[in-house]
Amino acid sequence: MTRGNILSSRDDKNDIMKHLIEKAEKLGIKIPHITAEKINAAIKPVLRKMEKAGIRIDVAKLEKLDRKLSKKLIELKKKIEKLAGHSFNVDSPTQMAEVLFNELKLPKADLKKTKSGISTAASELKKIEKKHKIIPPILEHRELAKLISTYLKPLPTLVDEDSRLHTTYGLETSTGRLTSSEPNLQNIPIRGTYGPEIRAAFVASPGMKLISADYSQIELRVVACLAKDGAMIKAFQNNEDIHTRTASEIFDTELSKVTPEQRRAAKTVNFGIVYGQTPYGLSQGLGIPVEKAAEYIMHYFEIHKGVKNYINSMIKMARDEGYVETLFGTKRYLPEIGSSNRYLAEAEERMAINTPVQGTAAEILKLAMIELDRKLTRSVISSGRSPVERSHEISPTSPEARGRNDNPSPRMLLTVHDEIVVEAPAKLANEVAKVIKETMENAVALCVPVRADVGIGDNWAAAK
DNA sequence: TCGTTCACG
DNA sequence: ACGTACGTGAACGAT
Repeated sequence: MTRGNILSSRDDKNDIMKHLIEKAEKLGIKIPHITAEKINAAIKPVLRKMEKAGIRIDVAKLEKLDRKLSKKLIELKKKIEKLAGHSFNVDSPTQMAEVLFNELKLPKADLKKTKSGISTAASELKKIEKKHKIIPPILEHRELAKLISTYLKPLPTLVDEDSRLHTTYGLETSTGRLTSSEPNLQNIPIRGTYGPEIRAAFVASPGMKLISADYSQIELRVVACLAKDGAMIKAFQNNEDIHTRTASEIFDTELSKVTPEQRRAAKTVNFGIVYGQTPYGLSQGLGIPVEKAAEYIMHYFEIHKGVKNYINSMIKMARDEGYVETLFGTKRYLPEIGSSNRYLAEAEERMAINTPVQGTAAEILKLAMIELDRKLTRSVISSGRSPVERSHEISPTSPEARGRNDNPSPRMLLTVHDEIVVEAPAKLANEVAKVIKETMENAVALCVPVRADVGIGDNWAAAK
């Protein structure tokens, strides 16, 4: 699958390790001596265990919410069809566009086009929200239809005899992130009116708690180090709120005088940077003129010369070498970056900027998971007895022991890009939470502190 | 099977 | 003049 066995000899791998260590040292980062390849090999058994464990679902709760939202959905459909003057398939973008732009003659000039016509995406419909009473119910219908068809209806049918839901994790992504499928448990709603209600249906087993731990701004911390950006490094070392700091920079305001509105805008700028966002994209995101957006970005790069330099050097690297790589050596080839097709070339430029950041963050999370699994499996925090003591009885993780709820040990259940969810006996929850936090924060010694926030609760919503 | 839309980080 | 922020997976309609 890779290269011939003869070429990928052990010496060759040592060379890779040497190269990675040297690169990390130049960035002021001390990495564990391990390559991406080995990280992926080591995470596999951990993922298989998590899949097998599954997470308990409060099926009745989902079904109750389904009944409530399905009823609302019917009313919304009626309302939309009444305003349209006839019944039609509200779920069909084609028919929706016909109703809105041909029958009701709503203005379509400012809206994005798709291959098949005018876009009816929520972000586009919001632009004409004030033009007709039909838009708000359409937006609400969209939201509810999504929740019902993707989560509320399917999930209850997928639980096992213990009401547990088992996903499958995959490793084959272009940046090194994990995927989750059948069902995807990495896109369970959290925002909106009903997001928290759906998350609250992911519950701890009796006598147990869920512990959720997520990295705080891991991607921006990675940027600070990969870019060796002095201003960003200082902000993180001083434990400042990075978005407030950016706001004070781009709006030229004292830290204490940054408004919530300014902080929100700065947050968009910070994330946009990691994606290679253009002034146009930022203007869309913030609802401001392109000129203003360009000004913010320019001002940002005046202060963050390291980030500017990082962007340029990743694009150069991809052009010269044909690929970019993460801290632990996951490569992504970008063959079209020199293409005369500007669309393709610019898309790969953004990948060159984003991949090392997103991929390095993913590797850090995987390292933390591997280490945490080791600690949860072998350490005395499993019910406070030594592994030797426990080895003389039924394994605490065996189905027999779990069935009787006998000395269950803490175990990882889920992971969502910068988050780990663990289930632990209620009595051990505080102790386990500390171990998780400590493991995540020390998985790698970046040039800035790494922080993780931990919460404990009876369900996934309450654990955040 | 593809395109559109939208849920998450 | 053009299109415009990265990475995923799932549901639905159109073909």
